Amino acid sequence: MINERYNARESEPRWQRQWDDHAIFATKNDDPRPKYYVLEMFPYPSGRIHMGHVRNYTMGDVVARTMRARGYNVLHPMGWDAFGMPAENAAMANKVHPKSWTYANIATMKAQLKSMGLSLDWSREFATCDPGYYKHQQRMFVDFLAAGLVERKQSKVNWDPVDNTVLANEQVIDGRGWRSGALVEQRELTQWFFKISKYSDDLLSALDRLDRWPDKVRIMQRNWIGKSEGLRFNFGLVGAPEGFDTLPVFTTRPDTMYGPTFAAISPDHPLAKALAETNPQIAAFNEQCRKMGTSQAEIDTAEKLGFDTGIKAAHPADPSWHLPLYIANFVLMDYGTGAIIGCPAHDQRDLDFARKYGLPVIDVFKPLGSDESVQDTAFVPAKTETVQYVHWVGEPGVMTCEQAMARSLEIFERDGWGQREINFRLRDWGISRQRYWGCPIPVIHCEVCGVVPVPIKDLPVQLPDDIEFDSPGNPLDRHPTWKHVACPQCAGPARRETDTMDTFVDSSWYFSRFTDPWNTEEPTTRAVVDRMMPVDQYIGGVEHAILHLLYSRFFTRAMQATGHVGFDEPFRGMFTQGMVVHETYKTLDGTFASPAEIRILADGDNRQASLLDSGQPVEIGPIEKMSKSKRNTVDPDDIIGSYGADTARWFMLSDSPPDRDVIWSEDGVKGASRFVQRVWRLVSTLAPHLPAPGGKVDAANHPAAQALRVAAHRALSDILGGIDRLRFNTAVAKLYIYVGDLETMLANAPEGLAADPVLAAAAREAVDILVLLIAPMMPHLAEECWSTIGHSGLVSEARWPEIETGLLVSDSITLPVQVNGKKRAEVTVARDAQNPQIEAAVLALDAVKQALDGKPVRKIIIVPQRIVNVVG
RNA sequence: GCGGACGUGGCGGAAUUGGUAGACGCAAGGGACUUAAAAUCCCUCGAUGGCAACGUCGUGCGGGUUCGAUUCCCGCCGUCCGCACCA
Repeated sequence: MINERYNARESEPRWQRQWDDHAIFATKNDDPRPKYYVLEMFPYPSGRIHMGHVRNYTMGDVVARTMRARGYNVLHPMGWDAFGMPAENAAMANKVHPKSWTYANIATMKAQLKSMGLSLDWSREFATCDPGYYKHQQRMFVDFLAAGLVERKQSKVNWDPVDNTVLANEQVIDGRGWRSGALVEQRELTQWFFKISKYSDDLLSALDRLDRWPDKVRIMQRNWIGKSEGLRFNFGLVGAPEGFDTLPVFTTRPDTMYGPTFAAISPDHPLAKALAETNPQIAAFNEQCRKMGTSQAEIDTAEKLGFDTGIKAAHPADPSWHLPLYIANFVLMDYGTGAIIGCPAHDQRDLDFARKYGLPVIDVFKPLGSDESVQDTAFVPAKTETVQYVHWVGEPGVMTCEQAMARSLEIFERDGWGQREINFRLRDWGISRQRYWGCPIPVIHCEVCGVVPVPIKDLPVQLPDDIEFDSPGNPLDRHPTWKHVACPQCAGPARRETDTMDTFVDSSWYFSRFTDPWNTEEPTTRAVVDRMMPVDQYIGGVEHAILHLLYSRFFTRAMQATGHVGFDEPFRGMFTQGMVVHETYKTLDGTFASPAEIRILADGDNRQASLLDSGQPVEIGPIEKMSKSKRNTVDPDDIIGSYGADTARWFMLSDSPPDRDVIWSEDGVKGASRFVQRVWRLVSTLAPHLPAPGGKVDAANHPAAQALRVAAHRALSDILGGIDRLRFNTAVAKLYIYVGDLETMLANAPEGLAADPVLAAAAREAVDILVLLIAPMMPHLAEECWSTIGHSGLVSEARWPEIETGLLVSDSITLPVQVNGKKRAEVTVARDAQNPQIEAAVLALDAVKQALDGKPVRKIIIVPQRIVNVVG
């Protein structure tokens, strides 16, 4: 039979229709089988899907389809993280309404996702900007407020004084507003906060239970929460205004209490503010400090600035020891007490500050065996390193910093001028945003009653559609009528909160909502959410390793506290995938060219690029993350249109480990496409010669058939193992090997099967297994093959066979033999051979004798089933 | 600045987590089939010495632990990600 090439363009939509028609991916909440919840981070509807989405959703789909084939009731939903700034930017730039822009994008992207052949339950789809979704989010805000998990307090924002608007950190470029170019200032606003810090300890300790999370993510979260034990004490103040007799300070390094040469407070410290009222110089200095962005990186890298207040801080251990008190721009009001002791010898920031303002430096401890004093580099050893203490609370001595810190705490507590205190770096979560396209915060401000939550029966507080984007700022705030309402308590005149919620709130509970998105009354249905959650495997980018995951963990606890769910951890398994990167191309005039605009000619190892239309040469630049600005993106539609979804999916799984970046290349896609055809050729060649499905195989006395069965079950075991560990690239490699094995064993003589029923039965089993194994990765091709080899149902609904483990062990094994750690030979022994037998066999080898060169054997190390090392 | 990762042939990577370094794929070179091309198939492919058998070196750099280190420890160098209002 002459085989036609596999035509993905014709086949893929056909199978997608079949899946849709039979609704085979619609999950039933009352299915009695064990559940498995696979979720990929839902996309922001930016316009079109990109290759990062293709990679993310392919990985999730492989897991979903694999678990389905193993008999689980798989939940694999999809939705849209639909609120956010880009919609407002588009509204300003192109005069489109954020709502229509967003929903149009969703329609486009949904069609694109559908063309990928993902096994998604679309019946559960929602967008976070649907009032039917944010209604419940507002309800939970009200519940959290009642439960004491929400509060209002002052916090800082980036303020653009020209546009009169709040800027996001990413809108501040080199300290200036991105549109106006004005110097950005810090401004204090009263804002809403979720009290995530209430859960600091729990969020930290529960990380130990998340054993199916990457270690790096858990470490990052641990550091972010930043639990530290330290000393809290008071400086006595000399020369301070009334009411400021003492200054509370927290330090994590009590062992350096005898090394400070200054004290410093934040420009936002109450004392700094009080001083500013009477001292114009201090007011000006504080003002200058506020001309700085609010991001941590900026604060850390900015030049250290200080202002000597003239006030003296008296050391609690020796009140006659006076330190100058500064106001300093690098001291944060949010952490500890907003005041620090400056110990220049052992903190680089303090040292930079001391050098700049001519303050002394006192060495508290020195490296072992050294008498050198700190010069321009602070001495900051690991806390576990042993050093010699020369100037601290006790006698000079040799110990680790940890030991000295513990001892210092004891002494200071005993002497009664300080207490041990646990502090966390984690700050409360500020959720107020002065923007339109977000979930309205459901409270009403009444002059008489104060802050009143919107009654639950009045939810949702819906965004008005009639808004204007012709000037910067929050359109909700300047809407003529929307914010004016009657107070729910006294019915007097009142106004709505015009701030909306951080979009991280939207994405902090969508996974729970997916379990019953049809419930119009409540955010969740307890019986359902408690059974379908937690998410068994969550997959998304590393960039979300801290914030999104931490907020979701907090929000789930808050939902538990308010009775919306019965568990605290939302994600049992977590996986962070790498980015999709691509070469960049620079034209002669310095602009970037897109991959679609250029042609590459390869001459040996030399690659030359030129523009398609003009023939101008193009410089091939470094490989970078796909981005619009570098123009190195590849449109998934183009790839699916020319090669098919299966090829794109296969390529995304090949080669690179999923947690690392993958380089998109035209050659790589071609290789993937070749494999699609190779599988099709193999299966369609064999199809006419295979016996009917469902027969039994007994190949015990048939070496060729037995070899086939061994290959098939080994493939089943290896590939399943690869997918379970999410090592898709190795699973792909094993599939290449398996296809190669089948080609050698079967494809050369398919006619022979007719005369050999045992071999034919084994071949049927082996080909069935091949098709089942490729199905999670290339589902359309698999369906085409499955029907070609005579199955009536869909492979997407087929169960995987049990692995016959008996086929995986052989009677003899081959061990590498080393002499003094270098491989010199191999030896084949019975699987159950005892050590003396192995030693004898090894010492009899010529290569071993030669390598020993007459030296006596000192010992022989035998690692069972692994290796033999002869030490001479 | 702080925190987290990563670094192996021409390229992406594999190595059962301390046990044969380079599986599998891509690129390249040679050959078969073809009038030709495409497609497909076969062979070679870390460096170096040797006609060969085979030997030596080799996992970013420098040290260390071990019978044995890509894997563990210490110190460098380089690249990438996050830093609380991008999502």
